[in-house]
Amino acid sequence: MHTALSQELKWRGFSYQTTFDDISEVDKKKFTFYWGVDPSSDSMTIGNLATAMMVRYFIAHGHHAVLLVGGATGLIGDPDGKSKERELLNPEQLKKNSEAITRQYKRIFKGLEFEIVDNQQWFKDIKYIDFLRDIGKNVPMRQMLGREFVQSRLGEDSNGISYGEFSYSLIQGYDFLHLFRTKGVTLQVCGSDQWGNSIAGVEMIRRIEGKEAHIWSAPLVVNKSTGAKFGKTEEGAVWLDGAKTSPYDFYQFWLNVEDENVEDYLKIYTLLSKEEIEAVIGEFQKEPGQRKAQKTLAREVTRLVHGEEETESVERITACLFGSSDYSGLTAKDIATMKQMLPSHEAKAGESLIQALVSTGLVSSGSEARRMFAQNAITLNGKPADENYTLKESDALAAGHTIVRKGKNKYAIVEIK
RNA sequence: GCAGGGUUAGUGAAGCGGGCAAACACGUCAGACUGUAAAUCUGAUGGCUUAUGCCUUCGUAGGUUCGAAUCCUACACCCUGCACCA
Repeated sequence: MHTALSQELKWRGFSYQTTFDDISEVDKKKFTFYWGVDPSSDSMTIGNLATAMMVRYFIAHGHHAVLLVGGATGLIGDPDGKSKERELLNPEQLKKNSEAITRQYKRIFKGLEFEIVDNQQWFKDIKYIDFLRDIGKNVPMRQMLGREFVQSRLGEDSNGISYGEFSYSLIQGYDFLHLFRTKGVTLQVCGSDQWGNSIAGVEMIRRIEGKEAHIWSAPLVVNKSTGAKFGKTEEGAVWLDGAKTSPYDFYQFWLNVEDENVEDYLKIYTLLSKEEIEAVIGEFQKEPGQRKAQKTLAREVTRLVHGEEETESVERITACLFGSSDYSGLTAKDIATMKQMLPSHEAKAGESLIQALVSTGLVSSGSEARRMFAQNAITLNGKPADENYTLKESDALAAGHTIVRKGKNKYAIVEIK
C-alpha cells in the first residue's frame, strides 16, 4: 500500500462529501472510525457492499474500524429518502436481522481487524426524559426541520411524517456521540444518503463535547445509463446472502453489467490494483465482445462474497449453459451443483410443462407461462418447447433432471420422478 | 373537534353510472438486432389449460340501481386550513 489512502479513495470513486477541509487528513492521522448498517433486512445488499469496500481501505491503511449494527435505530427506521412512513419491524425479526448482519460483517471483513457493536447495547437503558434533557436540549430544531426529506414529507401532496421518524437522526446522531465518548471514535464513514444523519452526530459532538468529529461519505453507486441506485428498496435488489440471491444469480448480475459502468464497478467492488484494472480495461476496450472486464468483475466480487469454491462452481456452470446449448455433456455432479444455484422443482412424468414452470417460479402464473410460449421464450434442454408439452422420463438428462430456460438467461431445473 | 381535499394495478396518474380488467407514462418481462451489453424497434403486462367465456380487483364495510371504480352511508388512513391545547 504505497498509495496514500486519500488518493486511493479518490481514484476508486469513494470520495464524495466530507467534513475534512483537506482529504489528506486521513493520511496523516490514524482514526478510530465507525460505519453502521441498519438491520432493516436480514442481509446487506451490494449497495452496502460498496461502502464496505471503502471501509476495507480504511482498515488496510491502519485506521481502526468499529462496525455498528443498528439494532435500536432499526426499531424506528430511517425515514431519509422515503416518501412514506415505514412499516415497523417487530423486535424478534430485528434481532434475527441484526445477527445476520453481524455474520456478514465477519465474512466481508474476514482477516482484517475490527470490532462490532450494536446500538441496542446503549439505547436499551436510556430514559426518554434523560435523553431529552441531555441530548434534545442541545439540538436546534431549525436544522432538523431544514432537512430536505422533512420538507418534502411536510409539503403539499405528501404523506406526512411521524414524530418518531422525524427524530430518527437524533438517535443515529447519538450513536456517534456515544462512540466518541466510549471508544474515541472521531470519524464516521457512510454512504452519501446518510450524510444528514451523520452530520447530526458531528453537531452533537461539537455542541455537547466541544470536540471536532468528521464524516467521510461515499457516493451512492448508480447505474450511469438509468440513474437508478443499487439498494435494497429498489426493484431486484442484489443481496449478499446466498439464500436470497444465489451465487449463480449474483455472478450473473455482475457479468451482465453494462459496458458503461463496468470500469467504475471494478474500482469500487474489487481489490484489484490500479495497474491490474487498467490492464483489464485495456484488453476489454480492444475486444468488447469478449467482455473481459465483466468476467473479471463477476469473478472477483463473487469470490469476495461467496468464496473461491462457489465461484469456480458458478463459472463452470455458466460455461455450460452459455457455451453451448447442448446439455448432454453435463454430469450428475454438475447438475447437483446447479440445483443449488437455480430454482428447482420435482415433477412427475406426465405433468404439464406449464405447471412445472410455475412451480419453479420461473413464471408467476399459468397465463404468464402461456405468454412466454407465445413469444418462443421457453426451451427444454436447449430445444424450443411446445405449450402443450407434458414431461416424460426420457426428457431427463443425467440424474433424472431436465433444464428449462426462459428467455435468454433464466434457468430452472426440474427433477422428473 | 370542525371544514375542505384525497385513497385506482409494481409505481405515477386518468376515469366520476353501462363499451372498465380499467387510458397513458414509467417500470417489468419477452422477441428481433447483438457480446448472456447499451441504444433502438416489436409485442406482452390481474387470475383461470387461451376463452366474442368465467372469476377476483379501483382504502374497508354496507346500501341505492337491471347495472357501481364511478352515486349514498359509516369506518379507517393521509393531506390542507381553522379551532382546541401550549
